[in-house]
This record gives sequence, structure tokens and C-alpha cells, in this order.
Amino acid sequence: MADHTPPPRTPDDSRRPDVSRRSEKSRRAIYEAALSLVVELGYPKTTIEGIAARAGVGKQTIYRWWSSKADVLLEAFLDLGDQAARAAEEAGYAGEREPYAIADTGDLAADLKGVLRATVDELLDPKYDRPYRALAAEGVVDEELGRTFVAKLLEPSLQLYVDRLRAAQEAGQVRPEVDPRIALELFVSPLAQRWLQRTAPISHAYTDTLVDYALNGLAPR
Amino acid sequence: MADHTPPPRTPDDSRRPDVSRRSEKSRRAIYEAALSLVVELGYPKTTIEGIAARAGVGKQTIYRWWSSKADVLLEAFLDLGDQAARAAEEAGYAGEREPYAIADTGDLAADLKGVLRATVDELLDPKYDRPYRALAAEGVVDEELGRTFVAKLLEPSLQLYVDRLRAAQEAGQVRPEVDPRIALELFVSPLAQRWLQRTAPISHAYTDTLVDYALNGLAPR
Amino acid sequence: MADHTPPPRTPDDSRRPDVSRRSEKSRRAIYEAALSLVVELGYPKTTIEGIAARAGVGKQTIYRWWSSKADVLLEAFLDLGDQAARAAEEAGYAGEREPYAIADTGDLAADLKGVLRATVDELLDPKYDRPYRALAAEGVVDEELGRTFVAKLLEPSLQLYVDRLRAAQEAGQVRPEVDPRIALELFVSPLAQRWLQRTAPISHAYTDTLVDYALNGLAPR
Amino acid sequence: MADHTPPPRTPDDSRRPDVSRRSEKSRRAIYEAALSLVVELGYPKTTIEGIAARAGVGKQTIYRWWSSKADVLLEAFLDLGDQAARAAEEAGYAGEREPYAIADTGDLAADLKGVLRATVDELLDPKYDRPYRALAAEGVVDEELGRTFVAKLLEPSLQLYVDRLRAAQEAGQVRPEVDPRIALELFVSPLAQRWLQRTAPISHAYTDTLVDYALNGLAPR
DNA sequence: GATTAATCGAGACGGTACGTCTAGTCTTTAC
DNA sequence: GTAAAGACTAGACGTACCGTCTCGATTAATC
Repeated sequence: MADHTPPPRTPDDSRRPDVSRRSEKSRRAIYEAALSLVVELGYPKTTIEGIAARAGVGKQTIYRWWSSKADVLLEAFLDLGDQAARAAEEAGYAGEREPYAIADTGDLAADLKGVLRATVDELLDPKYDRPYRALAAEGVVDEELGRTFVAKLLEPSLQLYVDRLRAAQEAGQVRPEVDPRIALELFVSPLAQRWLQRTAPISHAYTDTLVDYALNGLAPR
Repeated sequence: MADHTPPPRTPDDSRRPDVSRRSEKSRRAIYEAALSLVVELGYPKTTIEGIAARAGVGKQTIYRWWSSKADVLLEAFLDLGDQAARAAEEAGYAGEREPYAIADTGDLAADLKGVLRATVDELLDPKYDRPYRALAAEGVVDEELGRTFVAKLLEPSLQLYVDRLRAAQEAGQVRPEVDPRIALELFVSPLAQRWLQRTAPISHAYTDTLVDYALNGLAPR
Repeated sequence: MADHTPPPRTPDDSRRPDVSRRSEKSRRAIYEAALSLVVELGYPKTTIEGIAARAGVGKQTIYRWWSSKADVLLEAFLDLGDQAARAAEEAGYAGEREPYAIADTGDLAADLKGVLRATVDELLDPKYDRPYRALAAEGVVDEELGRTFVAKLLEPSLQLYVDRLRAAQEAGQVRPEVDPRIALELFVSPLAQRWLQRTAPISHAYTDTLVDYALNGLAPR
Repeated sequence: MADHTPPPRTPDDSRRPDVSRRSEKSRRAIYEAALSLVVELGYPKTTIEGIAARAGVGKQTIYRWWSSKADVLLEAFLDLGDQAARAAEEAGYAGEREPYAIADTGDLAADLKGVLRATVDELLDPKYDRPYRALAAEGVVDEELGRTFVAKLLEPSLQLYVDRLRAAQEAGQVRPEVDPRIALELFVSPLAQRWLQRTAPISHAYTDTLVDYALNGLAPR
């Protein structure tokens, strides 16, 4: 996963604050405050004033570096991922939380079921659920945030499925005319919708079934 | 589609306002104001004060009958559906806006593609898109509203797919062991996610492809 | 003391409600509710809705017969006086609560001290203090109510002092060129101001002193 | 007259706003708005929202520094006095609007008549009458405000009478056993009551008469 | 190591909207 | 037709946050 620390601003950007002088301590405190408040109170009751107060930070420090509550939370959440990835790496762990590729054991169905099971576990963990859900909701209504959310969080993960499906196509396990970018939605989107909209419960059995249906189709063979 | 007018309260409901004295004119005006404001300004900039002002109504009249902005919008949207349904019926129109069943011509793929194309058209119409999206977003974060949203708006439509799929099963066009409630998600959820999260554009060609993939599966036959 | 029951409206007053059909029970209940609420909550927290609720009466019944909260309280207070007077009469009591004349024992100073002591006692009784004070305050700011308050409550009492002082003049105890209407203010107004504005405490000793100073003057004789 | 600018808060007063950061411009604008609105609309129709709007100030700025509408008006009125006093001083004027002492020409009656005539003029000036009356009325009913009103506005003026009367006592023009604090009420309170309660008109002739009666007494000499 | 300039915590500011309360009017049903 | 009941429009209340602004007090880079 890419490091989401905001890149150093160009020096000609005269109105922007000087990134080199930025307080790392405050940044961390704001991330933690934002995430914990969203978990405790939910997104709508989390306020910028509240984040500033809990972080022991002036409001202006937030407004200086972020454009909105959603923006803070998005970065905080991205940072959470980076942290986890970094922690995994440091533990000498080869397969970190969000790997750069889906395992390819030759058995497409098993590989897909594996990742989806891991995703289910993550979605059921309140630590991820609350802020992730809050961001998703905001992105539904706020187009700009939504696009950022998709580009930075969703799309990279989906690309992994594209890669795996393409490999399967080359191995003759998926029909060559199938568009992988659409194909992945057959099992990813149902999970996403059940989780986001609570249309029905999610489980390992459920995602397993999705993979089976998607690979074999509904019509009799 | 069911009539969503709130049912008369039981007489023992002592603290609640008297439904029989409710002003129908104000109710209608509030629905219209809420929907038009959401379309014009978007959900977050739509305020209860604004709705009251545009509807020519006291704020208390809104607070008396609804618990939140989302609640107003949900009922307004449900009412919109009822109105459309009623209008269709009055026009002696057999196939109303949201039919009680998906057409069954014997050709499952064609029938599914037909409904999905209609859904795509609806989702691309700003008149529906804006409020629907706002409600969906709120439902993502507010569990109670979310469940109501799903129960009253989403689930009834999904049930139509269940029915059509079951008919197809009986006709031997869908494998008998397939669970229709899950099967329908193979083509419905991808569309939902693309629309809600803007992960990619939606079109008739896209939904047609979804139906083909779902029915035939991704694996070679 | 005059009976303060509002006089029957003239029949040509077409917009006014029909007095002959007025509910006496409601009127009494409103008076009692108004007075008790003012005593309990104070004037500003006493609301028309509150009076109606406690009296078991519709709001419109109050608006039909009175023009304002102050108006209700004024009549309620006048009625309180009437009731007391009537009660006194019925008890065969010659000297009722508010007599038609100040006693004339020949000793002007003693007579004045007597009435003033009685007045002090009344002003210290919360039952009278609270509503009386509320009315006075409202009258300070609302000129119309103020004039009614003075005409119906204050002036009749002051007239008794005028009468007593004139008698004293005829008896040669007060200089003939003195204007009794002004003279009475020398001892009545100080008491009124101390009570109304709380500039200093009131007591029998205080009013006794006032009478002495007023009769003998401040300058050495 | 003392300067009524609120004193700097003690540093241990942890929850209170920081006085040193207070906007002087807003304070002035609020005073002016409050006074002008009371003159134009009267006290009851003057609202905090109205004051904020006319002053071009957020409501919270009022609530931050004052506890009630009456509190705002009281300070505004005190400030009005301070301003007048300051203006007088700056004009090199020895005898400012509200002098620190009542003139002592040796003629007690004349001196008293002088101040009282000036007071009558002030009470008849709508610029002072309206807010002063509003505050007095509120003080009648709201004990806390009443005590502040008396302590800051009324008592300092009354003290001047006490001083003058004591001087007169030493000069043998007033009986030594007379209590000046009570004596002054013989001419001050009647004027106050006529003005406050509108029991009768006020004029220079009237206050002259009051002084004569009070000094010489009503009884024949 | 001293200078200097930007960031920092803090919080007052002008505003907007909240959800509540009451005013005074209007409507319905019962007597 | 008056009454009780209570829903209605209207708008002020006092609170909570918004996003901007100023204020010293750090603090980090430059001299």
C-alpha cells in the first residue's frame, strides 16, 4: 500500500502553509482524536471543535491543513492503513494487512474466497467499520470526497482482483472475452452493498457462495 | 406499491399529536419543499428551517410530525412513489412505474436486462438521484433510518427479482440449488455500487453485460 | 370598594362575544390559576398556556375575554379584593378589609400610622406582594395598563387619605393652604418606593417615622 | 460618577471568557443598539436577536458577556451616564451632568428645588425615560436586577441628598434627630412614584411644593 | 547562539441552524 | 354559540459549531 503522507507542497505555492514546519505531534494527535471520536460518537456528532479539543490543538491547526471534517477523517483512515502496513512489515511479516497482490495458488475460487473472507472479518470489526462507513456515507453525497475515497481506498484494492482475474484468464480458468473490471463486481459489490446498506448479514459462507455463483453462473451447464 | 401514508395512531397513544387534525395541505407542502430543496441545494445544505420557510409552515409543524430531516425526506420520497403509482393507475395504465412483477416473457436474460435498463434510466435522472442518494447516504450511517430505507424502498423491489428468478428456476433456466436472494445481487449490487460510490459509470451496455456474466458465469463452459 | 365584575357589554358591540353565555366557572378557574401561577413562578414565567392548562380551559377562552396576560392578572387581582370585601361583609364585619374611610379618632398622626401599618403588613404578605408587584411592574412599562392599574387600584385608596387630610384641615390640624393630594405622597410614596424598588426595608417603625416627619417637617420649629 | 466598565476578571475565574480579548467595538455597538431599540420599540419588543442584528454582532457575543436582556440594558444605561460624565469633564465643565455633590448655597430649600427641577427635566426627556423606565420595571419583578439597579444607579444619587441634608443639620437648618436617609424620601419618593406609576403629572412647581411641605411639615406651626 | 518568521494553542468573533417554547389564530367536535 | 382541545404560522429563545480572525508563546530554520 502506498504511503499516504501528504507530499511536500511546491515552494511556489505562496498561500499554503510551510509543510516543513508542520508539527508531527499535532498531526498524530488529530488523527487519533478524529478516529476515536468517530468510533465513540459516530460521524455526525464528531465536530472539528471536538477533534481540536481532544487533540489539544487549536482549531486553526486543523483548518490550516485540512479542508473539511471528511478530509481529516479520510487522511486519518489512510494513515491507519499505513500504520498497520508498517507494523506488519516491521514484524518481518511478508504478507501484510493489505497485500500488493492476491495469492495465486492456481485455484481461483479458493484464492478469491480467501480474500473475501478476510474482507468480511475487517468489515465486522467496529474499529474499521465506523470510520469506513462514515467516509463511504459522506462520499455518497459529497462527490469530490467520494472520488477521492474511491481513488485512494477502493480502487487500489479492486485492482488486485483485476490482476488475479487476468492471471486466471491467461491460465484458461476464466473466459477470455470477460472484462475483469466488471467480473470482480459480481462478488465484491454484493458484499459491499450488504455491508453498506445492511440489506442482509454478511459471513464467510455468504462470500463463498458468491464466488461459486459468479464463477459458474446461474444457468444450468 | 403500498400506500405509505402513516397509519392512524392508536387512541391510547396519549402524548402524540392528534393525527385526525393534521393539516394535509401542510404535509404536502413540506414534502414538496423538502424534495425541491434537496434537488437544488443537496442534502447537507437543506435545513429544516429552509423546508419550513419554503413550505410556508411553522418549524414546529415539522418537529411535531417528523423526528429528523432524514425522516421528512424519507416520507417525502415514499410519497413521491405513491403519487407516481396513483397517477399511473388513474391513467388506466396497466404497467405502472414500479410494477408488481417483472415481466416474464420466458426469456430470463431479456427480462432482467429490461428492468435493469429502466433502473439505470431512473438512477441517471437527477429528480430521483439527489434525494435517493441523500437517503442512502444517511442510511449508511444512521442504522435505524437505514433499516427503514431498506425495508420500505429497497426490499420490495428486490423481492420482484426473487419472484422472477424462482419462476425461471421452475422453468429450468436457473439451477435449482441457487438461492435467488443471493443470485439477484450478482447483477443488482454492482449497479448499486457503481451508482452509490461512483466507482465507474453506469449504462445499458453495462447492465446487459452484468446479466450475461451472472447467468453464464465467468468460467469457461 | 366597587365590584370589579366587568360590566355587560352593549349588544350593538357585534364583534364581542355574548357575555350572557359566559361560563362563570371558567372565569373563576382562570383567576385562581393566574394568581397561583404568579405566586409560584413569578410573573414572567407565568404564561397564558400555563394558565389555560391549570384552569382546564382552552386558550381561546382566555383570548376571548381578555386582551393580555396583564389584563387577566389585573382582573384576577381586582376580583381577589372584591372577594375579600364580600367575605368581610358577610361575616357581619363593619370594618371590612379595605374600608371606605380611614378611621377618624381625632388624632391624625395615630390614624395615619394605623393605615400605613396595615399597608406594610399587606405588602409583606407574599400572597399580595407577588401579583401586585407584577402588575405594578407591567404598568410601569405598559402605559395603558398602568393607567388602569392606578385608576382602579391605587387612586381609590389614595382618595381615602385625601378625605382624612381634608377632615384634619377642617379640624385645624393641617395648614389650610396644603394640597392634600400632594401631602399624602409625603408618607405614601416613600413606602411605595421602598417596596417597589427595594431601596430599603419597610416596617411599622419606618412608616411611623414618615408620618412624624411629614406632619412636623424637617426644619426646626 | 464612577466608571462602570466591568472590572478585569480574576485569572482564577477559569470558565469565564477572556476579558482582555473582548471587542470594544462590539461592546459599543451593542450598547447603542440596545438603547435605540428600547427607545423605538419599548422594552418587551426589544429582543436579543434584534440587538445582535442591529449591532452587526453574533448572538453569542451578547450571551458571552451578559446574562440577560435586562443586564445588557443596565450596562448600556450605565455607560450612557459614564459617557455623559466624560463628555462634561472633557468640556472642562466643572459641574458635570450628575455632580458629585448637591450645591450648598446655604439655602437648603433652594438647593433641593434646583436638583429636583433638573431631575424632572431628565425624567421628561424620552431619551432617558424609556430605558430608565424599562430597567425600573424589570427591577420591580426581577429582584437581582432590581438590587443592582438600585445599588448602581439609584443609591449613589440618593447619597448626595444625604450629604446635603447632613450639612443642613450641622448648620441647624434641619432638626438634629432627623434621619437624612428617610428625610430625603419625603421629596424624592413622591416624584419617583408620580413618574414611575403615572399617578399624576410632574413639574417644577410640583417638586418645589414637595420641598416646602417636607421642610415645614403639614401641621400648623 | 541569536534572530526571525511561521506554526502553535487558545479562544473571541460574525454567523447559521438547531430544537424548544410561547404567542395569538384557526379549526374541529361536544354540549 | 360558547367551550375544550389542540394544530397551525410565526418567531424569539439559548446552545452548538461553523470557519475566520487575532493574540502571545513556542519552535525550527537561518544567520
